Amino acid sequence: MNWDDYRYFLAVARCGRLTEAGKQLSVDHATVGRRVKALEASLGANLFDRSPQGYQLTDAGQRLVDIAETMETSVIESAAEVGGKGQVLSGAVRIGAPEGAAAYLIAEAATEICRAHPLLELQIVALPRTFSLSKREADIAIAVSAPDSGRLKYRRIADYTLHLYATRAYLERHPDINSVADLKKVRGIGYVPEFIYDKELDYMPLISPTIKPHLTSTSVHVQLEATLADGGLCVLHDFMAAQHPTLVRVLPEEVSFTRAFWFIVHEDYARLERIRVVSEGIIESMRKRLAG
Amino acid sequence: MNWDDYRYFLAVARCGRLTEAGKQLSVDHATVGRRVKALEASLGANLFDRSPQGYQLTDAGQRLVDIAETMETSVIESAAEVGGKGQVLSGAVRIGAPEGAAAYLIAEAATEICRAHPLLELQIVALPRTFSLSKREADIAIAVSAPDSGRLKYRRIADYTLHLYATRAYLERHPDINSVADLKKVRGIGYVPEFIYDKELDYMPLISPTIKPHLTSTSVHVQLEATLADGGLCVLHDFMAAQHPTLVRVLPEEVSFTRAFWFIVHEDYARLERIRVVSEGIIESMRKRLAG
DNA sequence: ATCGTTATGCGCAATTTTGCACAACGACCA
DNA sequence: TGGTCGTTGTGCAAAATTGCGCATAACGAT
Repeated sequence: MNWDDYRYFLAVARCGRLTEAGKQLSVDHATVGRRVKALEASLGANLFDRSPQGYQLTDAGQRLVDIAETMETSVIESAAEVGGKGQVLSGAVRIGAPEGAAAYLIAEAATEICRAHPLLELQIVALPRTFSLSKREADIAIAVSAPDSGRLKYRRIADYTLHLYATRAYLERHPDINSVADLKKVRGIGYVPEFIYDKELDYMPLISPTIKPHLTSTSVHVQLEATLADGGLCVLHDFMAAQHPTLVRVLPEEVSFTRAFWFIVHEDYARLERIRVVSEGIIESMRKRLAG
Repeated sequence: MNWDDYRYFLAVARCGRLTEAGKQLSVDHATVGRRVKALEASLGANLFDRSPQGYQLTDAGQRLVDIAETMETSVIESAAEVGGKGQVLSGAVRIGAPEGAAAYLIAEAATEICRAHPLLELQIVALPRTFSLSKREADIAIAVSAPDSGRLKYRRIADYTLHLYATRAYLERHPDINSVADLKKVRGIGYVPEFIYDKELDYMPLISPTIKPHLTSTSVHVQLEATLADGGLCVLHDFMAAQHPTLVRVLPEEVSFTRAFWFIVHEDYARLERIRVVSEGIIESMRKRLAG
């Protein structure tokens, strides 16, 4: 019997593949396979259906996930409970965030935190999708809406506003934009519809049901760069647009959105010293920047 | 990080010594020491005060015990939850019991259980003291009183009776025993007072406050053998005395005790298949024998 | 239909972990 | 006070574990 096998099991259950689990655990996939097999032997039960597509949990395996997760909770709690008071912070903290926030709000805060805690390793994962904190894809998440499920703690960081932007040059070439109705005639830049992972990001229908962007991207940076290259009109975060003097707001009275960033952390991690330090730093920094 | 280190930690915390923990885990004490040291390093905290007298938990270690125990609960639960339905029972079950019950009531039941489940290993620990199921000194305990603490499940197995016995030969040589008062004049056999681990076993003061046995032992078997050797009068379990035709009851009306055996199992273990099988077998067998 | 990709499983060499012998230290007893 | 017992801690050889390369099988694209 080896309690560590439960850790390997959990990784495979979450990844669905030996190879990926091995990568996550920093061991060879063969090792992961052997440990899982050992656990199955010790419990006398099949935990996975194996196939070239990966490892699929059996019913028994599914039930074991809950159990292994309470073990994981204990392990994390132990670090918070007895973990090195007063000693230098170390370890990795992975932050999942929308790219806009990641680049314009979090990057600098992260830099400062790293400077203050040299042994702390920060990973900022800026992907255009939500993160599963339950599956431990990230330790901390910044999102545009509050979560509704799981053992998660969350709080509102701050509101932010978005407006329609274009370059001064573009607007000079299209002087006939005076109302929302006129927007249908011009080029719009926006998200690729099927990649809108949060309904809070779906601005276009809110401007007008018939409007459709002509240039779309999953990345707000691409949208920004396209806009800066006189590519058209685009709904952008004010905190991003403020950095670029060539951008001006279009119909700021008629088109204006207010959204909020939410801070989310798994209950288990909330008490960890290094998570707390990073959380506080990022929230404080984001609030300062979004207020100013 | 290695979850298995928590298992080593827990053993040391319970034993208080590397050597004993190693024995319990079937590994060398050096290994135990190394694993504990690794856990301390990974948590960045001192868990034990080390001395040539053993390992003493620090405050941090004390707090970690609770956490490690919930992990242990999870591991045990996992065996019950997904554990091999339908497959051959195996593993060890350790039963703590008073020696009298162990030899005269449990031994035979255990033999049958072993025959029915060849891979099952039964350990009957018959020691003149109570067992700490919480410290996992045994999986199942038979006791003469119900427990009052801990996460334990228990139920009354059956009542049993005790009487005062002596051999026919001894009584013929001492015909003048007609009342409780006469008992002070003759030789008594009983427990060594300071080894009476449960007040339910302290029969002598109940017969008469002034009575004192002349030959005492921590073992009921020694008491029985002494009685059989015409050593005197002794309070014996009826189920034991019944096996020996030379024994007769003395003052059966005046001196008669009724006690009960209790079955105790740790909550965590109660659901385990092999524990259930052994429990049922022993309880059923004990009830049959105590009724007949 | 075939090829390329990606997955698991197995045998062998390298590394890590473990067990053993011994030293050091304090407690207890005569 | 000196000897014995039981404990922890360390160096070194053996054993178990791990990583790597290759074989094999299934799926999707061309």
